[in-house]
Amino acid sequence: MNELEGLSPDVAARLTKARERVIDSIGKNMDLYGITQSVGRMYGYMYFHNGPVTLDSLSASMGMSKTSMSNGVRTLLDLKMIDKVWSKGSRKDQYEVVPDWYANFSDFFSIRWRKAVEANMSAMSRSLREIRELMAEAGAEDERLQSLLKSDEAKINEAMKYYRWLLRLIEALETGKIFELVPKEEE
Amino acid sequence: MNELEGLSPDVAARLTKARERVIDSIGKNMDLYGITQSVGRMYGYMYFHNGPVTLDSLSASMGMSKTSMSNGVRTLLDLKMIDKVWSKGSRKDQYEVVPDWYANFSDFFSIRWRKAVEANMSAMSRSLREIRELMAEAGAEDERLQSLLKSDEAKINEAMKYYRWLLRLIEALETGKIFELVPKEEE
DNA sequence: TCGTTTATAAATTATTTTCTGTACGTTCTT
DNA sequence: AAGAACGTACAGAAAATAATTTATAAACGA
Repeated sequence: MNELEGLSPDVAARLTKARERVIDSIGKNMDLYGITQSVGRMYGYMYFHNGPVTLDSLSASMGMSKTSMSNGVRTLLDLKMIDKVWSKGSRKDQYEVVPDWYANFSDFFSIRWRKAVEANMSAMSRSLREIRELMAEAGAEDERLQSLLKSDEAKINEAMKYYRWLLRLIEALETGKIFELVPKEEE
Repeated sequence: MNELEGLSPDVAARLTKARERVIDSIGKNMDLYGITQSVGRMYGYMYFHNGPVTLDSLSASMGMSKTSMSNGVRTLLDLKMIDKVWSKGSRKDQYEVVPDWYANFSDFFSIRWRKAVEANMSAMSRSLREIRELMAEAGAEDERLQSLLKSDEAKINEAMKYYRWLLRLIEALETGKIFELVPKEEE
């Protein structure tokens, strides 16, 4: 809060309160990104801080241990929501937010969804193959088994179709094609 | 597993294994929907089960308490991933999956995202108003304060722009307009 | 090279979430 | 009306997750 130094106490308090409200809300809703509330608040704090922050300054303003800050910073780095920046003269690592929320959004969901889709498609492909083997081995005379297999096959095919759609959606996010359908605002 | 009754043990085992692989994968990846792995497995089981299931049958096949099944069923109902169906002759409640995964997807993310966006926009609007009050009160002579307020204002405006974009994306999901950009496969 | 400062790893503690067993209210059957 | 079957609320046990403290490693300056 160094930058509020020297303001009238009333003004400083009111600005802090205004910021705090937003930081709090961001913190609460960051669970969309699978992030803990305290890491979310940390991000909110960094968002409003002008210029990069250090682990120590984070620790001080969050009232939490430096180790926790170290962990939190790592998760935000992994999500590409913040960057480590180099700053002359300081031995401490410095961090600041990546302000492109559109990219944050796309990156996060692309990665998560893709991971899930790929895992499920892989399992389903494997099982589909086995089910078809069973169909071939069984022969047409075993009607009950054949219809059972047929129904499983159909379910998997249906799911695969959906996953292929989701992959296309992910691609639209990754390539930015999504902005053709849902454009950003004009400047 | 009643429906596998009467099959050769070898065939039954192989089919079970094929299903189990998929159920397992679904269960593991259901955390995208904020769902516990065991509830995810429950869903997977229901997905492959032909016809509706009861709490008792779920309990038996999952090897978990009936209370857990009751809770799990409720969360899946809330997410509209399963429906309670009526079935003549049985006093037990019966459930089956809603097979429209596109709708599941849209519903879930629309609701989640909308909730977060609305909360954050509301907090930001309030704070933006207060910041503008401060700007007006301060007068132009206090340059340092004005530039501080200006920078906060800009950050909030930037965020709001992003949220309006996200709202439009949510709308595209809700109305199905998303399928214009990313169409489902032809039949 | 040695002492300092910074960042992270490992172990511990605290908190939250998930699961189970019991108990209770409701609905159906007789 | 009594008894049985069913679903769920509740409280506590078990498991998983988050945060802290302590200890170690890496980077830097003298």
